[in-house]
Amino acid sequence: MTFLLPQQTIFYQIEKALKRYRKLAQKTIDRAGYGVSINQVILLMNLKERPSANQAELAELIFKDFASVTRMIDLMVKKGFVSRIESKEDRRKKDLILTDLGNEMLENITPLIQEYRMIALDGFNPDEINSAFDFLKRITHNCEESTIKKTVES
Amino acid sequence: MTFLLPQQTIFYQIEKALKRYRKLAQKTIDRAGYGVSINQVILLMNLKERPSANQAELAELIFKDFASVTRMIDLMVKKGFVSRIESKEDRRKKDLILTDLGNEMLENITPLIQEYRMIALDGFNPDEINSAFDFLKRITHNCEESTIKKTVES
DNA sequence: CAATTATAATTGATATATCAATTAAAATCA
DNA sequence: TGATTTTAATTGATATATCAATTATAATTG
Repeated sequence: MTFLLPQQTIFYQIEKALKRYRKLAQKTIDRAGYGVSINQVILLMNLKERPSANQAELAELIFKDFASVTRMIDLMVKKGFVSRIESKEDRRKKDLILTDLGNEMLENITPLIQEYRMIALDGFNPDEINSAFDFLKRITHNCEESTIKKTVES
Repeated sequence: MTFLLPQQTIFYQIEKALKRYRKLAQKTIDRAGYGVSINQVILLMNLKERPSANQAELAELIFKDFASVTRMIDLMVKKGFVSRIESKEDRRKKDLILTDLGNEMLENITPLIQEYRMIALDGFNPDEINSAFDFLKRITHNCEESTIKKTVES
């Protein structure tokens, strides 16, 4: 069996697509002038949808590490998009509250997100996107530890 | 038009698949005990294929930033996998030489890379992989700046 | 040839990712 | 109830990503 150089594999192509997409996304939202990262915006969009979510839940929603979420929120608190208040029911938890500035920022950036998503998916039909979803979900599943044990044992 | 939360989009699924894959990859090569990252190994594999490549060429090959490559090489020099020598023809350039330890490490890690690639792609046939390649290349292309201008103008 | 421009690599600053360790509070349970 | 375990969040350490600025050298060109 021949060994493929990493950049000949599908994984490399996945990485490449994602990097280009992220760059486009960041460049597009930079136009709004709030000085936020895509990841920060995504975090706040999720918070807006689920105002009662704590940091652990948010981390799971956006598929990021707890530590990363803590630091992303630190930055957004400094920038005034969100405030972090000790929860009354459980003093280990923090309630996260979108500020007016945070809401305004989301309102202004949402159409820009629509814009770059449409650019990235230009020319694709729903079937193609669904197939890609399926493909990626299968890879995700294959890479899970529980799956691997079964594969190896069988 | 309804606005999808980020995690309902294909881009999020791409990110998720990639993260899981990276975690599997890192965990697998950790077994070899060299204390290297996947990215470092990938860089050295490319160097082995193209021994005369300078850092800029390597950066392009592995689709990373110059600055990242400089720092990755710093680390690998410290670990003794590669040595960095000023080029005789052009003193701005650095020649990168794989050490014996670097070669040994690659030899030992290559089968592990085969292993996790096979796990990640378990159950896929070549057609499916080709379709995915095609899909990802089209996204990559759509997100390029040159493409975007044309899309917007048309 | 001297001045300007381009190139290769490094460095700085900042954001994010990941893992481990820590802290504080809540929940469990013996 | 007091000791132990679990949970939520933070913090530390290190790797990587990205952009801008810098340094040293080479190439160009007026």
